[in-house]
Amino acid sequence: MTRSSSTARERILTAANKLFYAEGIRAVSLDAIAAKAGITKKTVYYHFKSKDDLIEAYLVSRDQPNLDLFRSWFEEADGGLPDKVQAIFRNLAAAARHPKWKGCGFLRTAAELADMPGHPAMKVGAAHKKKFEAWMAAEFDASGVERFQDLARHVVLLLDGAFSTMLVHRDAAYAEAAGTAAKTLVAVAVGTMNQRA
Amino acid sequence: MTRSSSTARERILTAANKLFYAEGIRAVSLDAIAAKAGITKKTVYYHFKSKDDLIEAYLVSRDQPNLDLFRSWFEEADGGLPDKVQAIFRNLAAAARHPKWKGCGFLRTAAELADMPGHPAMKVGAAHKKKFEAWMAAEFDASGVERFQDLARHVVLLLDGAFSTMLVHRDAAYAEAAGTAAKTLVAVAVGTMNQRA
DNA sequence: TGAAGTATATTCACTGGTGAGTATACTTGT
DNA sequence: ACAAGTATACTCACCAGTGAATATACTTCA
Repeated sequence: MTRSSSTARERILTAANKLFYAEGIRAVSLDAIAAKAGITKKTVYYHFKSKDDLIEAYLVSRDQPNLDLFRSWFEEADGGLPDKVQAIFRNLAAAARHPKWKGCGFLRTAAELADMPGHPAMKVGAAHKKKFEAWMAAEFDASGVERFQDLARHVVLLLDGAFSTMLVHRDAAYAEAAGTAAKTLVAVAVGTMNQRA
Repeated sequence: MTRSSSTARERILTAANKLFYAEGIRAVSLDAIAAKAGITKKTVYYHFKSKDDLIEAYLVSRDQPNLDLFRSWFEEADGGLPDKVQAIFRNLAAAARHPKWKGCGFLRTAAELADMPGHPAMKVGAAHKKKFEAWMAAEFDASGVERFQDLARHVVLLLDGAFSTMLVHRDAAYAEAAGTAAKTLVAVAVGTMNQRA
């Protein structure tokens, strides 16, 4: 594996990331990706066996970075558990205000490939979302929340709801609202309910 | 407007509905829609000025029926406000168990057209979601809920979260979980909180 | 050490097929 | 006869994927 080989692969993946995220999976051709990467389409086919394969690699490449981002938002927040959960949504709202923000790449890919439930990219997307849910559950468990799994799922639902509604309305206020709902649910679960939510 | 004309238009719309919903917007060609409708593509172009126009008409045709369905799920449910809200989610979970279920057509279209925020279909989708939210808010207001608009938004977030997560995981349990979260939030807002959620 | 062989990486030019959209002509009811 | 509606047959652009050839670098053994 020479250095120039891995560089080309990375350039393809970088181009695929930008284009797939910005314009959608089926809207982007491998010609466009090759052009953006500054190579030929045949080279793309040398490194990836098909477009489907590249779609999968695109999501794989986003898995850990996305998870790390959520984790950092949570960990760097001040306050108790409800506040730290709310911080995830506040940061998401901020991210969504950037003009290039186009929702969650995993969710959008799932929406496009809804007719191919067995597609490898769908499995990567599902696994990614499960990891987020498992991480949330672990945090709640560590904080002694009784029904930590139920609570984690509720947070996940609000988060993906925020992604979806913000894509439809282009309004970050939905993520803020999801944050207050999540905060309320966490507070109820923790047993420190107060109506300030 | 002769009868045969409106019949052809309806057949096109029916075909577009099925194909766009089943396979996605960009994945379906007007050739495929014309074939399914049993007419030629030129006839499609006689009734709709472009594919974008047909996409818009597709969503317009789903607007009222979808709203009516949610409304009926809510109205036909027994129990108090929290239970009636939960009933929406229970019914959604049931619908999602059908093999041909592919999520929310509005959300999936928004995901596909995320790079075209000004697309007419996006406006139809946004208006549809706003109508749902407004209806929920009106119901909560009528029941004397104090922060009825916040609560409606929270329910919307959970509903769209349920749509999204079920598309990713193909698991109706997410809608059930969203239902219990919604029930909890409604119960908190109504002030009749009990921890059985 | 250096020539011959092999694996890796890349290009150009192409194919078979499909996409949105159209020019033109036919049909049918009034 | 004429206007609305439909069909045939087409254009031009694009798309996923490929064939053949080439360049580069890494062995291997005389």
